[in-house]
Amino acid sequence: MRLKELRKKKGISQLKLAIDCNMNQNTISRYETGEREADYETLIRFADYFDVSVDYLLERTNNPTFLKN
Amino acid sequence: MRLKELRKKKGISQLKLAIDCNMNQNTISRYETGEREADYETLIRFADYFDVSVDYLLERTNNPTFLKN
DNA sequence: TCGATAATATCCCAATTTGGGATATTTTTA
DNA sequence: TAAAAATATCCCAAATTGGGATATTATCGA
Repeated sequence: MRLKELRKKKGISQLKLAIDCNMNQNTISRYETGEREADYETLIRFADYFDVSVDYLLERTNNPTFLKN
Repeated sequence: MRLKELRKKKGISQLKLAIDCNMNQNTISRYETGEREADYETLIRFADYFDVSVDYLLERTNNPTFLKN
């Protein structure tokens, strides 16, 4: 997940992101290190929060068929 | 997940999809009914298999910022 | 229409994964 | 360089997972 990159770009801490998205800081940390996967609801919440596509969030933008749908 | 719709359009059974994607038929059934969520690896495997974006798979195409990234 | 077969859904369960509180570690700042 | 902020890790109970087995439903040919 491109979570850390997006968060840094936005210039906020894990704690602020956690509060904004209604979850725990350590949970954010785990998503960023790839230790755990967020469920779909959370995934989409992040995409909305950073105003990016889920494909981008999942580092899938280089997929040749990305723009098909 | 738009799994059932994509599978139907392709004209294949849950069993064939399961075999092609190396998993169990009942697992497919659960994803289709929304009872359970596939992990990211599986999600992306489906997207590749059906040649669609993950956003589309997650029924997120109508999101206004979909094409931002 | 009915019986056979294919397709899909559900039950059960052990194993894995989850998130949160607490805390340790690392980084930043004054 | 001490204090504070930021991030990572430990522990654990609870939730979620996938698979085997099987039940239910749909489809089709005789």
